[in-house]
Amino acid sequence: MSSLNQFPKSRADVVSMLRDSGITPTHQRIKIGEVLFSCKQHLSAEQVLVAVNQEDEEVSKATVYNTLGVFAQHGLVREVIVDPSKVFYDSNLSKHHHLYYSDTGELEDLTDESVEISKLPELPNDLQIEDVDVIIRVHRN
Amino acid sequence: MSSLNQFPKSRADVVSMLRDSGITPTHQRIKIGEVLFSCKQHLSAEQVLVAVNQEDEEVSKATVYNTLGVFAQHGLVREVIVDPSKVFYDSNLSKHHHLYYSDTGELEDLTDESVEISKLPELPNDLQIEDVDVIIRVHRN
DNA sequence: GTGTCAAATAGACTTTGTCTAATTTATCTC
DNA sequence: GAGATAAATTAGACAAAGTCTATTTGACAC
Repeated sequence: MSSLNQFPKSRADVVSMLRDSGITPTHQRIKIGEVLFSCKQHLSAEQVLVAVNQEDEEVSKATVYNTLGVFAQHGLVREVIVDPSKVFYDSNLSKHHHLYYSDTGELEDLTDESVEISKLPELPNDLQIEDVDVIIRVHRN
Repeated sequence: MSSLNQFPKSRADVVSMLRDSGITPTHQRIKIGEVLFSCKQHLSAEQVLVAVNQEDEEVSKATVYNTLGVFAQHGLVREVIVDPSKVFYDSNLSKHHHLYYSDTGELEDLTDESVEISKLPELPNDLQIEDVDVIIRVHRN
């Protein structure tokens, strides 16, 4: 049984994920993967950078940005653009939507079942849909 | 008959809009309003800054950012957060959604009728919904 | 017109993210 | 395993969007 759909993922699972996606599993990418895939979460690049360098300085800023980009291109994380000041990287790959607290910048998942889109526009054939994002923006009273 | 729901708006209409919202109509705010409300469009702060200073340098960067924030707070424009590098200000106040071309950064409106959300989650009573954004992210083949 | 307080300003600053040129490392072949 | 090669990483300079501050300007009530 594969644990590739489980959280947290072991180091070996991260290596498998990367290989399966055709991504060379370097030390830095594995470390970043271990952080991201430890649980379903939303992390900014800055947060990943800090987490990855907790113990000892070992991954540069440029590599964190590059790696998050590579992971996103290969569908290992999803970029979530809700905060005007930074992008979040979401390790939850199941279909879902987002609840964003605009006063605090917190981001929460909404299950796919809690939102139902019953109609989408017809789009020209030359357009590829990448994502349909639903974001509920809220603030506390 | 008021032309407050029409585009483009006259200078006098912009002044009325501002007064109606309790916003002091200064030269700079009126100028910014004339640019924004000339038609239904999506402009970045940078684009507003350039447009407003076409003829003669008259509005500073700080004022453009402040003013767009004030307008957004009062519901005269809608902030659209789809592009990871900048926020768009949308002068189309009717209910609608967005189509975003992630390769070019273009943003298009989708009419409210073209998207139907048939179910939204129950949210705690202390949460105020500001907006429900639907963004279809596409790229050309 | 005068006084008061809000609004505008220049420009320094911050933060997020990108770029470049040089170095290191993963992997492939032998 | 050793050497070759292409890919990945790096430090640090850079860029762009947006914020902040201290000062000046201007709207408007009287």
